[in-house]
Amino acid sequence: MTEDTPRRVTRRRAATRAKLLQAAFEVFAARGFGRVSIEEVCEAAGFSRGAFYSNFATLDELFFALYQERADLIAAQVAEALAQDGPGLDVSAAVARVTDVLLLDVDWLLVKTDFLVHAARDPEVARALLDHRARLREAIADRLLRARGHTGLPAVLGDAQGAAHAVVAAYDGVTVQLLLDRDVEAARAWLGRLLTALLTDGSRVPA
Amino acid sequence: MTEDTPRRVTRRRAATRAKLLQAAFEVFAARGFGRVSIEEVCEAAGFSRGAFYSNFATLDELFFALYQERADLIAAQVAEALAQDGPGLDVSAAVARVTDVLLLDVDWLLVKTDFLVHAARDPEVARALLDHRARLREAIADRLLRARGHTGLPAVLGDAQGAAHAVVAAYDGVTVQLLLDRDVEAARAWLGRLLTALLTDGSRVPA
DNA sequence: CGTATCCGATACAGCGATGTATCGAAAGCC
DNA sequence: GGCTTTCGATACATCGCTGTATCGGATACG
Repeated sequence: MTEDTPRRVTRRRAATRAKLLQAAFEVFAARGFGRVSIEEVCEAAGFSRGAFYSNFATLDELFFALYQERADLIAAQVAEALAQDGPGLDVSAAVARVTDVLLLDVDWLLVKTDFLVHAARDPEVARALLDHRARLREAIADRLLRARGHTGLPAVLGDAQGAAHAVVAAYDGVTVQLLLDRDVEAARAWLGRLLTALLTDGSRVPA
Repeated sequence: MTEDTPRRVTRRRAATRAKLLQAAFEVFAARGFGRVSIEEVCEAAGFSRGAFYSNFATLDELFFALYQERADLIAAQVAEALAQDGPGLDVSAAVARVTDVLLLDVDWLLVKTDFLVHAARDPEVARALLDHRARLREAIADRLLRARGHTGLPAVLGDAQGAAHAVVAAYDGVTVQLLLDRDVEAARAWLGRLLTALLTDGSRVPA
């Protein structure tokens, strides 16, 4: 769909594209996608608008590329954090590591929420975001299945897929509060409590 | 802060202001705050820009007024739904009613999320939103305290305040998914399951 | 090292939105 | 009902951003 002519050269192009994406991330995080102009991104990247139009057709397209790039990166980090320990350990360790990855960068959360708002009004973009979320749930569900024997089995949420759904919902919910109060530590603590409440039997109180 | 001169007349003014707010709600829901111009709102309301500038100084100000109005309305509905039954009944009924109120109108969720994104970058607006959320949590916590004796006591989340915090997080988390898949029924079902999982002891499985 | 191709800077035309200043008309007040 | 005050429509000046077309310099390739 985007490959009409097989490009002959590349090198500068990749670098400027990367710089544009990086600059867009910064500007989007600081001012919000809705308030950012193409010129603003170009200026932050140290380029003129010619560079932009040579690499992207519209600001939406750049935003999409930016999200995809960063989201894939985060997904890889989460997968790594989930796979890090053996199949035997308790979920709490994995929860702690994943929490660290997911709530590390408030700027990313800002941009991600902008993207959510954007996707909510564009079915095609929404589909991409839903796919990404489905993959994330899949990874979580796999991890939960591996640990099911060793910890209190989830709850009334159904199977591992359902529990993964709940985990994502808790993450999203905590994110909202974090965006408002900017208290990363509190958010981490809350997410931890929510996840243990959701994933472990309510009767057992962790230290 | 907004009352510098004690206005002498009002009547038309109130009506046009209300029409502007209503039109803004529709346009914001359809296209997103970030993509809406003042002119667009005025056109949708059937007014010229003069009417707008006579009532608001900026689009941000209108957005703030719009949010405050609608949020107060929702808050009242939630409070009513919470107070509807006697102090004895199970939480599940109250949960169902509140869920109905909170997930009724997708357009409102769209606008509310736009407002979140907006507030996340403006400390003053963020404070207003945080205040509103705090009031909501308070109402929920009160209701939970009243029902505590009759249902399985919450969980590892701490006191009623903590449980209320968890309820709001679950609501926010479900909202995110709803904005993407637009499946209101699924969202209601999920919120119900999440809330029962969070608020009741995990050992008891509801029918 | 020469050449063909590509990339990004510059210039330009044009649009749409903003904010203000002014004016006619509606609404309150007596 | 006349008078005054207010409200919203109209007109205007302006600005910023967009998108395109063109051109010079950089880059790959033989």
